[in-house]
Amino acid sequence: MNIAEVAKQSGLPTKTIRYYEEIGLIKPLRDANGYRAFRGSDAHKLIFLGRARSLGFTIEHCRALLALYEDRSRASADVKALASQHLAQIGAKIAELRAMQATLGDLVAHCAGDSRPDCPILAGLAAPETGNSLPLGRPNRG
Amino acid sequence: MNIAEVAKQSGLPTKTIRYYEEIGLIKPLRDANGYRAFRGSDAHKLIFLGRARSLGFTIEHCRALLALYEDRSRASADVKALASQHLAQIGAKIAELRAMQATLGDLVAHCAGDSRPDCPILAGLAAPETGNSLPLGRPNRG
DNA sequence: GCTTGACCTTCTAGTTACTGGAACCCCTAT
DNA sequence: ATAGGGGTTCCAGTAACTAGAAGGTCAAGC
Repeated sequence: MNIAEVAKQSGLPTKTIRYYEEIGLIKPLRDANGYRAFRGSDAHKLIFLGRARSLGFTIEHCRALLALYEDRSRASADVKALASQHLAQIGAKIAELRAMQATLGDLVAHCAGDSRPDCPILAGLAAPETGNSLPLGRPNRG
Repeated sequence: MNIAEVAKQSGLPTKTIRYYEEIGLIKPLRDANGYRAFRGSDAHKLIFLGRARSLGFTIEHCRALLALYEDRSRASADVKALASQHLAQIGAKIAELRAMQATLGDLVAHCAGDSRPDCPILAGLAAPETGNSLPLGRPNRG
């Protein structure tokens, strides 16, 4: 099947599929005219990748998951370890976002939002309230 | 003051401070020897930026916030609109992560995690349970 | 005067996971 | 012959830094 068909089956854009080939996640065959020729197994892998990505796994984790998926002699412990690690990262990210949400929500709640210049949001950014201090410095981007 | 000093005061790495100058967020003076010469106002701005970034505002939003911060005739409504918009994005991101957490948590909970190959996690990625289907396709990255 | 070491400078390239666009080839139908 | 709707490659750009190389500056010590 051609790229448009496998894109439809997997729900992934053709650009993404070409990219996945470029980084070695899939290896479709080629027709004589140079067109990619996808087998059913390629479509399956792309669906798998799409789901793993939608759960937030990085490409490298997806690569590892795919390898485990194809390894009939895998130990489920290896899969679980990977997934648990990612689950922990999701939890950490949620906690981080909730902290932002709480702080920013407070600031927004106290802002009149009218035509006057006085603004607790800007004031909070310039110097956060005592006892409710924001961590100074680089935002966490893990 | 030199860059090391303002880095200490603001909690930002020197690399980040140079980057912020490059993109026009701050405009420190220069000494005769070419060294950046930061004023107190530069340090204040960097602290402001660090806090805004730690609340997850994008650089462009930070630029807008800084402009509002410096505009004595601003309307707090403008600030509030920006912050509310960002707050909504945080909420959406949390919801997205919680959905991932729920799905992946389920899969992990049902995986034995032993030396056997059978793995509900891989099975779920290959074909999610009926009635609990993952959205196919591109992960949300908004 | 010379060296050492801690500063500072600029510049280039790499990171993640794509996405957009240009330039061009292939195939079928009219 | 041409128009269209596929397909191909390659280059550049995104966000917000970060790492590293090559080199200038300054104060202290010998």
